[in-house]
Amino acid sequence: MQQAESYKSVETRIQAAIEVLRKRDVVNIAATAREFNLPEQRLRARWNGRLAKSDLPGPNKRLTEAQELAVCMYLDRLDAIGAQARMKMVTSFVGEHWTQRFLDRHPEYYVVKANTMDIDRKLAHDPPPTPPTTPPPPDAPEVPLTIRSLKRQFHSVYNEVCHLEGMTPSLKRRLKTALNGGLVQAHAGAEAAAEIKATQEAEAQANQAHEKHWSVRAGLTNAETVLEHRRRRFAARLAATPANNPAGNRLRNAAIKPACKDQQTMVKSASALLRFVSRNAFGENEPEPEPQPTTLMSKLANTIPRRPAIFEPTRPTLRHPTGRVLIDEDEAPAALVAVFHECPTENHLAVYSDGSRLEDGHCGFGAVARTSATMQDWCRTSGYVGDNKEAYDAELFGIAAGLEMASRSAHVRSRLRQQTPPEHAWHRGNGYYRTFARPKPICDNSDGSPNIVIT
DNA sequence: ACATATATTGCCGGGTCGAC
DNA sequence: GTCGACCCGGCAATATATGT
Repeated sequence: MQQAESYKSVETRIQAAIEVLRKRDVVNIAATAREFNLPEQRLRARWNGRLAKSDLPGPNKRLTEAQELAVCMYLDRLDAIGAQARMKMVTSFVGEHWTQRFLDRHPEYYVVKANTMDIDRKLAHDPPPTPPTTPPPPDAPEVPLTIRSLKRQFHSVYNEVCHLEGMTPSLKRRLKTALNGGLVQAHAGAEAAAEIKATQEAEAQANQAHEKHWSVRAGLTNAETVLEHRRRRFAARLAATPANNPAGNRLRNAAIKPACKDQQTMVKSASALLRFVSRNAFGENEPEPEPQPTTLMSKLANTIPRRPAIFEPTRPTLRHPTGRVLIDEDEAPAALVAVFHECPTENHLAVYSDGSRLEDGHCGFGAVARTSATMQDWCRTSGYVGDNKEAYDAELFGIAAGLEMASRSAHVRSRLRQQTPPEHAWHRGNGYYRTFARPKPICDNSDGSPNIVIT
């Protein structure tokens, strides 16, 4: 019984036959197939460019060729700016085993072990929980709270012990030395405790003043913060004002007035109040800032749970953007957009943003946008969002600030006017937002609406 | 490691065209 | 008319990627 020839050996003869055909002036495939004992149709198909099974790219690929190219370009770009992609970034989007198989297909990419994160930086992101205060055990001896009571008890003990039978002068001296030493130590400890308490109080006062200063300089995005400042000031001034003082009566009348009807009014009135305080109470003489509208930033601040935000614009110094936002006005596939974004056209708006939490606990962000695709014309913004936010929030603030900044650019508005206005485009667009820490799809793009790729 | 999905190859039968 | 080269449609086999 004749055994079926292996696919590999036939493939070897096909390669040899094709080599022979290439060298001949007159191509006769049927004759060559007979010569090499090959199926004529198969040799003809291979001669016309059909791939062998072993050379197939694979029929069931998760990403298209363009999408996989976009991944490669993204990795190259990260490498070019000195950043590193993490396995989890890719697996969360594509699949558990896809990344490893991607690395097998592309030996130019490989995994290296990252350096250990500095402990201070880690703690800045994840502050350790406050250790629970353990109450003293119920059978613990009662400790005298003051130096005076301690001294009294020492004298009482010494007098009682001195009258005991068999007490020697030597033992009396040693006992007195021990008791006096204990008193000295207790006194020193009490002084140190008082000093620590005074220092903590001074720091708390300084922080409170710093927080006020931020609010005054920044303009405000959240009414709750302003109202809290306002309540504190009213309470302090009312307490310091005599009951029959006309100014005190005016303050009391103001305090019992109903609250502002809507948040925008509250922001305006509170901002006006703080400007007044800035000029009169703190002796500052700053020019009046532009009235702060209810912006995307303030809306964003209100959507993020936890304490209210304090937003302080800063002078941006970012030169090399580390993230990007792409708004595609065309109804192109996301894959094409992802490949395309490296060179946005006049119909695209690219916003590069980044947010981070600093070691001192404060969160900040930066964003730049190219107002013209053809000219090197950039606008930029940055700011702090207070110490009550996470790095993730700062990323979002960076994106929002970048989009808002771009929407105010006359150049951007004019060149995108024929398309969808940007403030509408990014509200109805689809997108993914990334950070190194938390890549997450925020909606699918099955309805064919424009894409926002935020990476 | 195994099961599944799927695009492509490999093969077969049949048809067309040109040279002899 | 015969023969060889080439082409086409349909079906089974298969290699690869992916999911479990």
